[in-house]
Amino acid sequence: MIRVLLVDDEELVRTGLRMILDAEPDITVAGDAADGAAALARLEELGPDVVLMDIRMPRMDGLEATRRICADGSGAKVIVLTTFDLDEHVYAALAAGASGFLLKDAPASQLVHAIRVVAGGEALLAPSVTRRLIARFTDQPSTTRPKLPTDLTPRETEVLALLAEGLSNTEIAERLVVGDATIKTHVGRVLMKLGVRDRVQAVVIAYRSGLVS
Amino acid sequence: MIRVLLVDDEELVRTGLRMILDAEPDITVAGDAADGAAALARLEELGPDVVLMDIRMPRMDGLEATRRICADGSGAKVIVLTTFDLDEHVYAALAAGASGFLLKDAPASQLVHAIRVVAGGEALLAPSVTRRLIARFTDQPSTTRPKLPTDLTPRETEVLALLAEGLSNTEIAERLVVGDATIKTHVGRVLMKLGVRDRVQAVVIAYRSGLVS
DNA sequence: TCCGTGGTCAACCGTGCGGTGGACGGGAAG
DNA sequence: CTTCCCGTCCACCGCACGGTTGACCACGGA
Repeated sequence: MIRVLLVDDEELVRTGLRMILDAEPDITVAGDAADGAAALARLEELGPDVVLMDIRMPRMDGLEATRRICADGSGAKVIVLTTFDLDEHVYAALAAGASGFLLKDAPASQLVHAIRVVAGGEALLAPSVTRRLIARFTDQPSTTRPKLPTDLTPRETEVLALLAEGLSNTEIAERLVVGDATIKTHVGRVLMKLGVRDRVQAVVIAYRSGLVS
Repeated sequence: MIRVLLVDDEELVRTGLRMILDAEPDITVAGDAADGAAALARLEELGPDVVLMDIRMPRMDGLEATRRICADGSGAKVIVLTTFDLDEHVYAALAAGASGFLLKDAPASQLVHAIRVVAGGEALLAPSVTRRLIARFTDQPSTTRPKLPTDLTPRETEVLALLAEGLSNTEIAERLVVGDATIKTHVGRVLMKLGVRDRVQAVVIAYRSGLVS
């Protein structure tokens, strides 16, 4: 039996959710709360497996409440429910520790499925949210990337990586067991190939391109 | 009507998927292929909306095929199907441009649901994959961070940010409309407070701490 | 009121860095 | 075999950078 805590400031929403969930044989609504502070207060008492959390609420909003619930050791999982899937809400919710993110216009079947999945320790996001998360995941390497030129030789790439560790020419020379004149040559070629003025700008490119992180 | 292309080296799997999908009224299997190269060859001819792609295949594997399909302008969406949800597979598939990632033991209902979602331009991952993606998304800002000391004054932080853009002292001075002696002072204090030797190492900390990205 | 802090500026000096131009050897491609 | 690329190394020069010391002013709290 999956115990659920409903958190939403609108009475009507709580009632609707309760009707949907109580119709399921393996789900029971353990209780509800009208804001984040009340949710935290009822958490220990009720010991729910899953918390359905609205974001916009008076007193303490859903994000702060989510943060606290995930921080304490209760093990309760949080699904954030919201009307609009604004970017900042999504990222903030995930950063706060939410295991799920659904829109309020999601079909009931999706909601109960999400509750079962989350109770099982996995995570589930609304499809549009998933798309955005993937975009962010793959964009970081693609859009941000100033496309580090591949005509860097292996040795030059190696030197660039050490450059990006903050090492001086002599330190790099010691690390690679060569003379420091050699490193000066490599660094010079790296700067030329990257089209930058000094080692600082080379390091910037190294980080932005994902060569190091 | 959603047109699907099946790509899997095992005849039995293709047949099974075809039976599942043809039973749906709004989905039709446009064709199939036994490896990545064959899939690419049939892509233009068939013009599918969604490609169901296995990873392990002879000749050209599913990841490389996914990369190429997503790179050309056909607009076909790719769902990667695999038996094991190894980390490297997941990230590689998403990086290659896949819109979905499902395990082969997923129920048929989840598969057809995923096809409809992906055909609609959204994305859908297996729950366990979603959990991992979120973990990676939220871990990166927490573990990597060397905690940039907060005793930097606002102005010093501003200078550090410009340092991390690769600007020289004089350029920063022009940008902030102050003398370059001032910037030298600020830079010096930043180096001291960060406990580093030169501006390069300061930039490294700026990136690793997330002050810039 | 006084003092601490943050921001601004100055002069000096040593040095690591970047630019230029060259040299040598080895391996791969032609 | 010759050519080209890569990695290694050298010398010279100019300069931006980093370290040091000291100074002034505005603001806000003790």
